[in-house]
Amino acid sequence: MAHFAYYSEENYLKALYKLEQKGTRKLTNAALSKMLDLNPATVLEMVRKLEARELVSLLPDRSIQLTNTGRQKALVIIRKHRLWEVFLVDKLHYNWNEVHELAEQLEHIESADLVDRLETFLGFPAFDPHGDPIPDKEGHLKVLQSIPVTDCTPGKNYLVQHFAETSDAFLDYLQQVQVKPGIRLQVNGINAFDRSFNVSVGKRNMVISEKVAANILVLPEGANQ
Amino acid sequence: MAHFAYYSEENYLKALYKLEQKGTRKLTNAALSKMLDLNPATVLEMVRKLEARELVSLLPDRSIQLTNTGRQKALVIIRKHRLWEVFLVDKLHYNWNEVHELAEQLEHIESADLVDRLETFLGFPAFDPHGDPIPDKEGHLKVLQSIPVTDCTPGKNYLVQHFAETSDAFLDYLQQVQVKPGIRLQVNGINAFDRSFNVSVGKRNMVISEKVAANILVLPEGANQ
DNA sequence: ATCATTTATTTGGTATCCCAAATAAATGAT
DNA sequence: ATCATTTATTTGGGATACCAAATAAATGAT
Repeated sequence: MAHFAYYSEENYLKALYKLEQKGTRKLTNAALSKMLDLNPATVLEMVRKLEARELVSLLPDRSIQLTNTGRQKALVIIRKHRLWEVFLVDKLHYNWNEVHELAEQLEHIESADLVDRLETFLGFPAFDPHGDPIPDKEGHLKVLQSIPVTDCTPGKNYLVQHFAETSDAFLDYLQQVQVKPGIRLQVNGINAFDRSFNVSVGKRNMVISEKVAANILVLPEGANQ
Repeated sequence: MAHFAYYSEENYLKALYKLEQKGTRKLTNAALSKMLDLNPATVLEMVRKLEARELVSLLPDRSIQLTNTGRQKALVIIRKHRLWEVFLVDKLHYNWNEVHELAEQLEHIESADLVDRLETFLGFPAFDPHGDPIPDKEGHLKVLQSIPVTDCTPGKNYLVQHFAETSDAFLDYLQQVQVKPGIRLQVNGINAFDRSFNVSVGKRNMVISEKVAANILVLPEGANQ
């Protein structure tokens, strides 16, 4: 365990990914320096190291491009960051706006499976407290075609995929009514009065509030993946 | 937020504290080098920095001594380490022997209150999964005179201090029966047949198993702290 | 007290990651 | 196209934290 675990590398990759996502077509040294609040000389030096590690490519027009490996590494860090944020908010009751700095530190903890266990412990949240999606184990941010139960077509079969809300209260509720990822769900009807939903979950029929329905995300059964 | 948060300093202080606890009377450069598995030259250099920071004193006989500040800092780190270990074992279901390396990383997360929140979340465990006591918020490792309920004198009043076991199952049980730190407890009698305990907790009477009794640690009411 | 061994210290390096200031190259506005 | 501005790059440093090898000092065994 090298005393120094490329803490910086991870920050550079994350920043590059964020710039990429923001739609910046040409990732420049200047943009990266500004984002990381570092001297351009520092950034250039580091970017060259990243190139040697095959995490970025330096194109002929001197723009910086994440390689697939680099992008995947970035996504793994973002996964860690977001899962830790969920932990801080849901379990340690931080406010969603207080957790960023802490997650910045926690995301660098290196372990083969700590974050996977954390994910299980948290109930496989799909989104972090800011509503950003959490990449999966392999670092894929599949833009899942999951929809809230509120958008389901009555009579059609769905599979519960994940949950938009991950508070203790909601997770307790879900456990109580035995709703968890993978279970079959069908909307039978909506009560016009309070907009509550009559649903079949597994083999049981139950009524859930609109709020609950909005936070259960499902996938049409048979959808690819 | 300096990019580098004296990660090493904390390791040195912790190592010195451990040597101190082991009863080593003279903390030498050699002993510290061996414990940290670092070159003596490195250690000497670092120890001098620690002296400049007033965390250790270098005595005339060249032995190294933690200052009060240094010792307290060490205890704060040990507190963090042990609380994270409890988290990893109780919540993420690691085996007690798998958590050390991870806790070595997590203990360096710096935050004014993260670990205090973690402590609350974990139910104020008194010991880490290895059975070592967890220092309090101020870094005091008060050798508390708390005793298990199994050692209580029947009829005498006690206050629940903390718990030896911190598994989910046990904590769930405690919450169910509303036993938490600070509540008054009295042993009314012991059932000879199964060694279960008749106790008063707060205003209620209940029966707890010997196993539960052994894991509830109490302080005689009125004991000085 | 002497000699060998152990411990402490000095010296000259290394790696990571950062900076300021100078220079070179590219870009953009007229 | 020219000049000013913005970028990129080079150069020379700095801090932290580590090492190996040489030297000095202390310790211990006889």
